[in-house]
Amino acid sequence: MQEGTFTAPGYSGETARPAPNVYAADCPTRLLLDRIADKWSVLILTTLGPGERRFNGLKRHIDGISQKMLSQTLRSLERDGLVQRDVVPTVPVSVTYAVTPLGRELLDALQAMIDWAERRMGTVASAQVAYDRREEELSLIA
Amino acid sequence: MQEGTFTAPGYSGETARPAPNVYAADCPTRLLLDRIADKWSVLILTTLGPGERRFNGLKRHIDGISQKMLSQTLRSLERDGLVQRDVVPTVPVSVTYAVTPLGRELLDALQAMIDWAERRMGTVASAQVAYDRREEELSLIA
DNA sequence: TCCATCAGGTATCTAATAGTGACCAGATGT
DNA sequence: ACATCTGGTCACTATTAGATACCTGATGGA
Repeated sequence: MQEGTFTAPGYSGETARPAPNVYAADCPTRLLLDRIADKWSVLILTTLGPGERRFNGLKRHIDGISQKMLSQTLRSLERDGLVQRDVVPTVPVSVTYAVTPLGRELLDALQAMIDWAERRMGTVASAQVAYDRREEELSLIA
Repeated sequence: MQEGTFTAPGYSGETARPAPNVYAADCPTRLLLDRIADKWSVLILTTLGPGERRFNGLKRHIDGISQKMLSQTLRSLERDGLVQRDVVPTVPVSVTYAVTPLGRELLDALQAMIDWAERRMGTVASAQVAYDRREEELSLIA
């Protein structure tokens, strides 16, 4: 990191790294996946799709999520500008979460994937069964 | 996608087990997410989109993936019927991977999400910066 | 008054998962 | 004879997810 030393792009002494491409770590798709490719983000977004909800409402609706993961994931969705958090000074205080316009856009973009899941997860499940049966046969031979 | 029975915070019938709903663990979307919501599955699928590739070709293309995760994720995609593995008896043996018709369908369904990422990840990045700045201000007050 | 309960979380600890580096087989080039 | 290519696996560590306990602060009941 030497300041003031202009390093021309043509410098060829130290190019052990493969040339970066669109699948390098700074590819937009990759950055998105790093954010939302966990099992909770999409579920939270879709739960908030029909309308705002409160913390414990989300927790009750998304079966199996822990408070920690809900809190953590909501914070990260809020940071990404996909979800808005509002503190309503009732007593006890209530906190509502809602998708932002940006989050709504993403939700729309995810819809095709969700539809595919509803149509095809049965096929995937069958493929798994078939694969496991083949595996078992092979292990019996060996 | 509006099955969100908005039971207002009724403090009455709160029995021990909440009634199961579409966000329960056997919801198709949830099952899909359990499979492909990791950072590598989608990258492998999109890399295979244009045409089949060999193991080390995939590894070189997807910057930062480890052999273990590539092997493991390919196996799981194959099990799901999304990717086909073919062993070609050259020497040394080469193994090619290609998307199946089912995988192609999923890839098409994911396209809207990928397009959104390319359009909007800049916005998301800005939102993050703004959020972090607000957080820092709050921490200075406290 | 004391206890329990609600909301919306954090703190801590452990279990599961991802990543790292070494190693393997079989054939080939040098 | 030895390093190198292919496509992996195995053992070990670092990171992450999940379970559990607890917190604040008001409210309502015995």
